Amino acid sequence: MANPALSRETLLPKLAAHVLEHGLGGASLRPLAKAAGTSDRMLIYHFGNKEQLVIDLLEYIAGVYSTALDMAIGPDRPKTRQECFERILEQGRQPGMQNFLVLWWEIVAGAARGVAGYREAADQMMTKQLAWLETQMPADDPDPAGGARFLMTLLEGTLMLGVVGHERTASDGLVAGQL
Amino acid sequence: MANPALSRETLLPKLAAHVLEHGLGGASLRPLAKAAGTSDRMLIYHFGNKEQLVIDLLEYIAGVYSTALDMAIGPDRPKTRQECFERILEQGRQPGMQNFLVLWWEIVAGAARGVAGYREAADQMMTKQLAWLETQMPADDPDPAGGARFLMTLLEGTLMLGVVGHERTASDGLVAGQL
DNA sequence: AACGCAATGTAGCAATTGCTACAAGAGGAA
DNA sequence: TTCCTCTTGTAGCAATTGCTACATTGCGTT
Repeated sequence: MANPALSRETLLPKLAAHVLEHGLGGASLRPLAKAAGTSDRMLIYHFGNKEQLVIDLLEYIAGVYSTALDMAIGPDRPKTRQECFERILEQGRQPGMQNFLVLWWEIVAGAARGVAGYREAADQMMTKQLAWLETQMPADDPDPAGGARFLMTLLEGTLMLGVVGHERTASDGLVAGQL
Repeated sequence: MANPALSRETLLPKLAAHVLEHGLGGASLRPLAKAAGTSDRMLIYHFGNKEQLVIDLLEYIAGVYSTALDMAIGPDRPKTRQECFERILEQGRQPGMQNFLVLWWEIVAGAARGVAGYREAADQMMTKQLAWLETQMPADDPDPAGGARFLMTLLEGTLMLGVVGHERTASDGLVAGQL
């Protein structure tokens, strides 16, 4: 091969970076190609068509998210469910996490509308996050599996409310719900 | 005026219907115009530009949602928070509600990305839903305001998990959380 | 009747979209 | 060498995008 430096595998990280920065729905071939240092012509060549490119890209991003979680195992366990919950929220506020969260809602929207690949990627990310959360539950939790699911539900609701400017609604609710 | 049958006010319901069916992000002027029985030329004439059209449309949709909630006051109050929660979930499963939910995630995604008008509309809808939920809390609830916020958070998390195929995660979590 | 203005149709434009046809270089296989 | 396949560049095409210029209609005012 002439230039193996530009295969799918080398392209995907750069494409992902561009998508994290500028969004997934509005991404078109030429800007994507420019960000990856190639041409639209080559993107089609490597991925077949744009739909497949998006599918592969989502799968790749889900994989990145997965390995990121693998490396994010905290050294110490939280004492309570509440502390666990707050730690994860705090983690979501990290600067590197913001782009990811914004993209996340785009993935959810695509999944809701049934766009190819979106639901699979979202499912994979949620499954992974759930498994990760189970490992992060308090050591003496009576029901880590169920508790993790409960926290997940609260967590996603809290994130959504935060996005639309209702972080207070969520935090006030948590107090009233005696999490 | 020559034809007052096609003003902003008469246009908006038809535009909203089209957007509920086909989505908001991918909506372009000509299909929108066709659905509303007019031309792209006239949409620009009435709304100035597309961005303003979307802003007005979101505001209108938020208003529709608001009045829909006003008319959805159940005759009897639920006995428990859990029953209240399940009723609302059930309501979200109504066929007419599905299109709305799909659009909702698009609005959330737009709000997260900072697109003009999205956050305002989402904020308005959440505020309204919260107020409505307060009126639907059990009559003997010790803290209706806080409880409503707690239920809202759980509700939105449950909806999101449902969208990505994790409805079981949410329902199992609710059991473990002794809602 | 003359005028003015709101409302609308017709054409079109420059940019962007995903994608393709064609050709060419480059490296390995025969 | 000759061929063949992988990879890439150059041009371009038909469709769609938001938007505009220009002309016309029709109604109310004067």
